[in-house]
Amino acid sequence: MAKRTRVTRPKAARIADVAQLAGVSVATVSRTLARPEVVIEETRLRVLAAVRDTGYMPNISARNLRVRKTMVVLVAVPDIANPFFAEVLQGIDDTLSAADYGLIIANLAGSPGKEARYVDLVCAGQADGVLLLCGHVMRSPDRDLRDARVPLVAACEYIPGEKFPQITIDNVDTAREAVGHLIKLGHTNIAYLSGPKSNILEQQRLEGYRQALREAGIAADAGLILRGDFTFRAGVEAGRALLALEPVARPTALFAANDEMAIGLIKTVHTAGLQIPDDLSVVGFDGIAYADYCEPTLTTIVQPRRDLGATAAAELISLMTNGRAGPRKDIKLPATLMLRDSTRAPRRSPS
Amino acid sequence: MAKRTRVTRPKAARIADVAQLAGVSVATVSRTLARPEVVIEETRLRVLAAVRDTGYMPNISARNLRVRKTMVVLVAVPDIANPFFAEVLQGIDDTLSAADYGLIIANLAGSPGKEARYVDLVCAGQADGVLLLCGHVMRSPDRDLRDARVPLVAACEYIPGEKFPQITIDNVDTAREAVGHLIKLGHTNIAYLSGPKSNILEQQRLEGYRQALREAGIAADAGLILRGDFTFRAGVEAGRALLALEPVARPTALFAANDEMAIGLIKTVHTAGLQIPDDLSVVGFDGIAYADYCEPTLTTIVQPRRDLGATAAAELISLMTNGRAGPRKDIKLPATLMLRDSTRAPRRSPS
DNA sequence: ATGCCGTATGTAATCGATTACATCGTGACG
DNA sequence: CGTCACGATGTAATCGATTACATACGGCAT
Repeated sequence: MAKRTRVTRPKAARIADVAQLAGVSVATVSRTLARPEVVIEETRLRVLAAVRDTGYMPNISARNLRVRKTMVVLVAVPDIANPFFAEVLQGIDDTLSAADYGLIIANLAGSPGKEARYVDLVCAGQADGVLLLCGHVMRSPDRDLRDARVPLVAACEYIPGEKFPQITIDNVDTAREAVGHLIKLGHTNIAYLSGPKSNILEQQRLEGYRQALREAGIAADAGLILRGDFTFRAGVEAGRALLALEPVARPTALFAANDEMAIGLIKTVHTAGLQIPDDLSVVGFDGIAYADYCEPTLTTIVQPRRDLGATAAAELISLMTNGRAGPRKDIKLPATLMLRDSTRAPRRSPS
Repeated sequence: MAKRTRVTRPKAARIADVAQLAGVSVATVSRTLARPEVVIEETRLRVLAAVRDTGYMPNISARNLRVRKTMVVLVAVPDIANPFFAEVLQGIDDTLSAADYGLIIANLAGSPGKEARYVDLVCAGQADGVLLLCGHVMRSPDRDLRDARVPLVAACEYIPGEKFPQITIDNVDTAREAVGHLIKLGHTNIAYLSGPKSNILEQQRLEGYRQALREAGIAADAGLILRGDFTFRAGVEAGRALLALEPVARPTALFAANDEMAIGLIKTVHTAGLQIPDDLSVVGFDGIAYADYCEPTLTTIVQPRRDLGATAAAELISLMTNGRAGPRKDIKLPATLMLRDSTRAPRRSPS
């Protein structure tokens, strides 16, 4: 005599179950949930009660199939463990979830096969748009993100020759400012610790370094360019290289293409007895949280990380909703030089 | 005279398009892709050619709807910007993608409304399983993750009173080992820098601290317990508190409930002139990369971060495929004490 | 009284794939 | 020679929601 329909319910409730319980059609249930104002109060209350009683949740796959949208965007990140990207992601996440979009994070670090899987995912209609933080348009063996017919937006790393919007900072200009700061302090013997040659950010920051020297009438010295790859370890190696030089031959200042290398370098030369900033001034790039934690604190270019993410996300949302959006495609955000304890005028007078 | 069917194709190809082009039925196309061995070679080649020509990719929403699976798992992370979790995520990602599962990262940091949205997502059938790194079972206003009828697995933070598998380290035991190391060095005046009171990890590490003291016959002194909250800033505050004490009243060693606080504290007291480890030995907990970058390098408990993630992911996969899995539910992974430069025997003889 | 309009709701087509079941040959075996 | 089995493929039901269109009803104007 038990009410068997209620007692045994192994599976999740469907819209038809709600409709039956409320004594209305499925269309009415759907409308009640999507546009409550079009059903009269009495029905609405009956439906909502039935929704509560059944614990109904619309099946998202079914909805996506029908409306041909997913309300999801994919974000391609070179390495999620990199604190810089973690903060950009925060900005993206905030903006996207405020607009009721979900977020799939494609962490490209690790096995290279991942990239292809994510491309296929998007091509299979599992995302309405893609945010590229990774400096290139992703591809799978026989497909390309552009085949996916969804809007793309790039941020952080500029991708030359593409027609979608790109949200970046002006790396050339900002690097020039960083090196200009060292020059204003009186340094003329300024080294550069580079990123990987093929990386666009590296190329731009190097260009900024060169421009600053040129403007100050300082001759570029290829021997002052140390090769790195953006990792802490590369900073350590570069530090060792500096220590191996005769003290008089050492530069009095160094501009690192990112903070992690700067910190690795500082740590190494500091342990070996060099004083920072007295013996060597160091400027970094990025403004990661650790730049303010280390000893001494690091003078660096602070990128507007959250803002980069938020702006890129906003741009993508506008593309996804308006089809084609406004006229301006490339947006440059301001980055600022943050003066801290790792820079000072050179101790020995130059030359 | 142009072949209009090929020239104008604004939308993505559907399985019916492939079938038509190959001159077979949709069933055959589906079978060719899912179980190639059941169709004869000739048809298979025709179908595969048609797939290539059309650029066909199966629509995943449609498939998910039909097979009632998504091949996606949701991972709830307290804060993605925390490097500890970033590495756990790597382990999860590797294991999951090797098994062809996708991954949605639910970053709980930021607006509290997010948690609810993710719960609804799972209840709406958008994930086949959930990995909880966040120390609690997530809820939305009128739902709970347990209502979602998908397997759950917890990792990193133990959730008491739950029946799903939990992959953690033995925090009590490991904290005891860390403090035991200080005791073996000869310290008797050992402070503890805590996490937030309500956090389970904090409670367990505090318990380990107490056990170590008790076993060594050292009386616990409530004045030696400094309140923190796992942030760098809390470490700085605690450092200031130590500096405010009379030098003779200061502890000779300190155990911090995590690395970030330990590093904040070291930085503060070091800048004020205290020598680490000579004036104060410090042990941290977690083993984040920065523990090896800072000055001095930090003696700490290294958690098997990747392994925690990989093991939890493997357990979840087994639950998702076998329904109920093996008998063992709670797995403890070994964490190891990494000796570095922040600990040493006390300078002044104890007592 | 008739016809028309607007409002609330119901009916059924639709999204695109998977798959149970039906069909059609073909070869083997009694 | 008939039937049976099996292998390859086709037909159509199905997953669960959204929504265009149909219907029914009440009120209002003529």
